[in-house]
Amino acid sequence: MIRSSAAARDDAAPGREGLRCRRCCLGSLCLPAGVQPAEVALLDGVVDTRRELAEGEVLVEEGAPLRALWVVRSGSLKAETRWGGRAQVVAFHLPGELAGWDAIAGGRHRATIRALEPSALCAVRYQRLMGLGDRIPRLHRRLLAMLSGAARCDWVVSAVGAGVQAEARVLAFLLSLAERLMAAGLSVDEVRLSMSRDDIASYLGLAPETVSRAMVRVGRLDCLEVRRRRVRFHDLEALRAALHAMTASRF
Amino acid sequence: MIRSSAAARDDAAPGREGLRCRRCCLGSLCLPAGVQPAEVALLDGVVDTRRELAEGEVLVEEGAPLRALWVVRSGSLKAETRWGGRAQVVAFHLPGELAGWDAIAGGRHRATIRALEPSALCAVRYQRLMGLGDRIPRLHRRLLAMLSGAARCDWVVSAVGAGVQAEARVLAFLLSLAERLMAAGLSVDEVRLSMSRDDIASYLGLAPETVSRAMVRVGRLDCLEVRRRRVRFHDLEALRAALHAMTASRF
DNA sequence: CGCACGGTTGAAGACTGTCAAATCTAGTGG
DNA sequence: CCACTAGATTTGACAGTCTTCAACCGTGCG
Repeated sequence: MIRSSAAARDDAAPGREGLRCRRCCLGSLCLPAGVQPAEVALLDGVVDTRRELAEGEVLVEEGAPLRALWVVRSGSLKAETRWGGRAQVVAFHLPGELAGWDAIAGGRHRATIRALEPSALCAVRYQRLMGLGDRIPRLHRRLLAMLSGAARCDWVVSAVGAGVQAEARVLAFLLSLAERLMAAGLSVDEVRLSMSRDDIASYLGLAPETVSRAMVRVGRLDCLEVRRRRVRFHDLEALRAALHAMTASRF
Repeated sequence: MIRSSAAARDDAAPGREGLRCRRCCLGSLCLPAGVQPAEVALLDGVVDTRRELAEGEVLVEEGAPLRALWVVRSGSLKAETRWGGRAQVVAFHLPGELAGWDAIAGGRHRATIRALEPSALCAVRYQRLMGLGDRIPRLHRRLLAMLSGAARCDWVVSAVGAGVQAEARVLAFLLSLAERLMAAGLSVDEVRLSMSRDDIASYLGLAPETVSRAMVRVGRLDCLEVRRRRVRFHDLEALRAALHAMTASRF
């Protein structure tokens, strides 16, 4: 997602014998949060920290049975479902976020998850995680919280969907992106979007050309700079205000 | 939601001393699913089955601290967030569905939940539920599944958002509604929409007039009948096919 | 029976989608 | 190291859909 900040994540990269949860810098964002240190060690038993994907590589196919959940350690993913003949992007997964949770309800994945760039993730074996959770209730609680958070972030986009201009949707998307990156402890000074205009368009329900135009117009704001896939966030608060003003005007 | 079918749910109505989980017909859809019968009795201790709302009554205000989750026993609710000055509907809650889960992540509700019609629900005290879940791990698991399912159903609408006509979105909305009602064991022969055109418009990101027009056009299909707030689903399979054809044509 | 609200219908204008072509970038190979 | 190529992004023009603003119904309620 971010070049410069990728370096800042290096301590999360797997060592030659795999990364241990307790030493992972994602700790407070991930499953271990709120779990006793002694218990975190047990997590290592259910987590495979060495899963890496190349750009475009498929993590899991739609319809596949639920075997694992994943936490993005670095990089980014997209989840898409097939509707008719066309693929529809339903979610992006950024560092620190949970992927694959849509399968918990029905036992099968409802979307194909694919890497948008070279990515590293932790695979959490579902059955074992549940088993461990039965013994460490806080783990279940933590998973619930992560799920709630992941699902809620989908509302952010839809919350700006009401007949509002494409510009507002794109702005909301960028803002959400920035906030999620910051939540992961990453810098947003110089962001390189890992998703194509097509992906964004699909996700937002717009035509790629419209996204492109909106990006250009939005980039004219003082608090934001957009040049192709490079985005610089200068002032998030001003950005929020701009979005707020955009949607509020429609009364 | 449905007049005729409301009667079918009557056994779920609270008796004079409150309904017990083990005798509730929602059982297999609700928290007790997969939980041992003996343990279900414990659920009664954390559930207040007598919560009833009048039409328009607010269940919980945006920003309120998380104290309980709710399961819709009968009736229906809408969840809306304020964006600028305008309210934006982010979800509808139908019988058998979980409401309020958006607060699990941050400890505060992210949407105001309001009854669309006279409704009955079960309030599940969150702290106590967690405590009980710690002793009955399957309860936590069940909650995870419900959460996953609830969140995923939001994808259904967004999955048809990509530049597709308003007609397709409305159709997807109606279909999703029908499927969820059937999942709750309700009949969809004669449905009375509890939400206004404005609510639907807000939810789908369209203008109310556009929703109205789309409803009329969609009602011309053989498999569906729409007259104001009354909807008759004649053939769900044909409906699915119609939607499929509508979205697939746009390739 | 009349009122009030929600829903439907109509017309005009704005915005977005579509198709097509020009540009730019990044990656490749010389 | 530089030129080149393939793919992605941007730009332009036009048609179509959606939004907006109004007016009109029709139902449900007082």
